[in-house]
Amino acid sequence: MMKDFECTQESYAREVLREKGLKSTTQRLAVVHILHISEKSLSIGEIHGGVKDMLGNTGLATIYRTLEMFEDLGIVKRLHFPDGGHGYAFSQGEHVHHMVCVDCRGVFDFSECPAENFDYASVEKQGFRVKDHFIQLFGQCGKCVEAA
Amino acid sequence: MMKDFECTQESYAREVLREKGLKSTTQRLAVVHILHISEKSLSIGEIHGGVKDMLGNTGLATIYRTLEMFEDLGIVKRLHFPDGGHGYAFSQGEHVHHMVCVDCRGVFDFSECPAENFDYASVEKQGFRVKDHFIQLFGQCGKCVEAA
DNA sequence: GTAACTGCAAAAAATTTGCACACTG
DNA sequence: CAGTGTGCAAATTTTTTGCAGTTAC
Repeated sequence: MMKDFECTQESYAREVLREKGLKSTTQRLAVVHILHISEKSLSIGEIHGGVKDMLGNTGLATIYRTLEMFEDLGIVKRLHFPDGGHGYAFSQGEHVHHMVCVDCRGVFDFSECPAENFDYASVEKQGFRVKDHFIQLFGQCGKCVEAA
Repeated sequence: MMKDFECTQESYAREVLREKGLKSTTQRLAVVHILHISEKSLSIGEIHGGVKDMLGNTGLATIYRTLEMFEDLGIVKRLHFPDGGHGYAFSQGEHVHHMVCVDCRGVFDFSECPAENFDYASVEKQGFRVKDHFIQLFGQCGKCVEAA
């Protein structure tokens, strides 16, 4: 039984999965759904909890396997927090970076990439060939600024 | 017995520790030394191994405690790899970002910050107050490009 | 149908903690 | 010497794995 949670994010995920010959299982779509309705990045445990609320028993291992796969597929992005923890956020493949609120772990996208106009020539002079970059802004979101 | 490994990095660490009223123990200085002489970022296990080679028995817990503290003090930086792992590199407090070779995990600094000229106005319009950022470039270093 | 997935429970890896002893300042 | 820091071993947490049974396509 494969539920359909209807929404852009979910059809996007279905699409990516189909293209790769992977199955759109209930569990996988539920993970997308949980991340999609969340304003903030979620830990593995939170995702697991959310999926269990939706589907009943679900193995934690499935969540791990799903997230790893989604990260490879560009469906989710893993975020790192200053305290060493990490979380996941839905990320529709496009080149998007994230601002993370260090108080509530809320996630906000920004599409202008600070590295876009960066002159890689200086670093490539050392022979280094840049292939990708990871950028994440930290700060406080509007709500948390007010609450402080 | 507190050994002295003489070098800029080590005296820098001593200095930071003294300022905070923390002790410059042999183990802490050894961690600095190991990271300093390494061309690449090191995992906790590698650092532990290196320190044990220098000093004999050393508890893994000490390494964890030291690295956490060093990260707070800005003496080391934790780096994240695409495969989900992470490592540590010496980082002398200044605003420096790192390029990481995905093959050998080598670390190269670059001081020009791509975010320097970034217009935060656009994101701050949403009420977000940017406090810090994490930037890391991925790619291949000269050696690994040749080896490929 | 059948290959890809899942749940479960167990195993392995990573990190933290408590406490008696040791070392720095 | 006083209090910070360490080693050790145990506890906890996090992540991975194997496999019999399901499910999407």
